[in-house]
Amino acid sequence: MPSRPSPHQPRKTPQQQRARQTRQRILDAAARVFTEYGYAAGTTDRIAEAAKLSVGSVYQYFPNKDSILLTLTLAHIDEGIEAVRASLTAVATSPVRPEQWLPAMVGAYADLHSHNPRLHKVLFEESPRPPELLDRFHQAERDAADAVEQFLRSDPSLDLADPTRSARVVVAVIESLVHRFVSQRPDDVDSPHLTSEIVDLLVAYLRAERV
Amino acid sequence: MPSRPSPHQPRKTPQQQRARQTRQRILDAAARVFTEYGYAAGTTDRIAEAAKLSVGSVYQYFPNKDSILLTLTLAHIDEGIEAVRASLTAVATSPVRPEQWLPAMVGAYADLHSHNPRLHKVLFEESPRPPELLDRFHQAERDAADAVEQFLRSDPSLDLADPTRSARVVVAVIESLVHRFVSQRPDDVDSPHLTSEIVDLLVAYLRAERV
DNA sequence: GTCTATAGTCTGATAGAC
DNA sequence: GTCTATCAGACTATAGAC
Repeated sequence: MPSRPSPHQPRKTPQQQRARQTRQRILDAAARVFTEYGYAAGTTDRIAEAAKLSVGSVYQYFPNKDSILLTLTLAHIDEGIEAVRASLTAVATSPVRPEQWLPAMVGAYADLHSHNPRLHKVLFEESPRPPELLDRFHQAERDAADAVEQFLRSDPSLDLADPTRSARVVVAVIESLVHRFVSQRPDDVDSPHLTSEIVDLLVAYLRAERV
Repeated sequence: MPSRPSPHQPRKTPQQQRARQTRQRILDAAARVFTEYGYAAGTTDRIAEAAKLSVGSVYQYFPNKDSILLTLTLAHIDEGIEAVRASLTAVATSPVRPEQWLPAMVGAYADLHSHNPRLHKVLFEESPRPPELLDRFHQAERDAADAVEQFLRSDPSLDLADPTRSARVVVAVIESLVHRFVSQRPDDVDSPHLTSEIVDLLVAYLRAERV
């Protein structure tokens, strides 16, 4: 026996077409509102207004404000996973030296952040990050680290004591430094300086380590 | 003509002694409440209760909830500045090779985060970070970078193209990686692994760079 | 005079009736 | 889908305590 459905969630998915569009309209509106007002002042009323809906209707598509935020954030993460995967696949056939795949990876990651740095900042810094989000995030990082590890292991010119650990460090550094850069100079994210500095740092690390 | 003073803010500072104590009592209570409940559920009512005061009294000492949070956070930052300064001063007389001052600096910074990781997480991740806070934070980082730059310049065995930039990278990496570690494994912050991994990374960077 | 406690007001998230 | 009601929590005004 199914448990009582939560209020406002339609039992069956209705007109798929229209509903999907409305849902997307809410998400787009929320992205604009959060970008402009930030998290706290990005009220559900404003989101509803921007989506040309009433508050109640918004709550028909999302159980609460944070779930809108979460959806937006998860979409960003998925985009990131995809972008990094694509960038690595593109160089996968060429030689596997870090000097070659690192710029692609770092560049892809930086690109991703250059689109709407302000929204990104709101999403990842100003807003609360529920455990569910952190989990997904960490999962994404683990996936990235696995991919990196493959590259590390396949390069005979490297002699790493612990490729698994090195891969995690590589991902952590890219993640941290790109994010930090975004939050401090939003206008300048795709500067080649950023990319090359990170690449230099990591190449030095990978080539030097003999533990 | 002075503008109307905001309500509840005493015009002149009163009995310094008692007032200072009360203020501190509120801060201590807030630290406990935020640690236990997080930012959102760390309500002013709970803080007042934990401080054995009424809400109104709390608002006599702080204009709003966020200013309590801000005070707490700034105190943390000041502690950090001091700890790092102390750690660097301690090694300042010995040779200036990064292999020597980096462990001290990274260790001091990691230590700082091992005291109350949960509170730290609430303060720096879960809570809103007003521009004022970010400014202070960046100032602190600049100071640290200046100190690091001195070390870099005074070591003849290094041949850096741009010591200023390298110093910034060093500080950014330490900051980012320690923070990331705190948020992911709060129980394990002062693990020597963390410190040595960061030191290895940075030493490699500093010794390899020839731009 | 200087604080404190109590009892509000106000805003924004969420629920429920149409 | 809309509109209105409810609730929580930040903040405020004020009467009285020390």
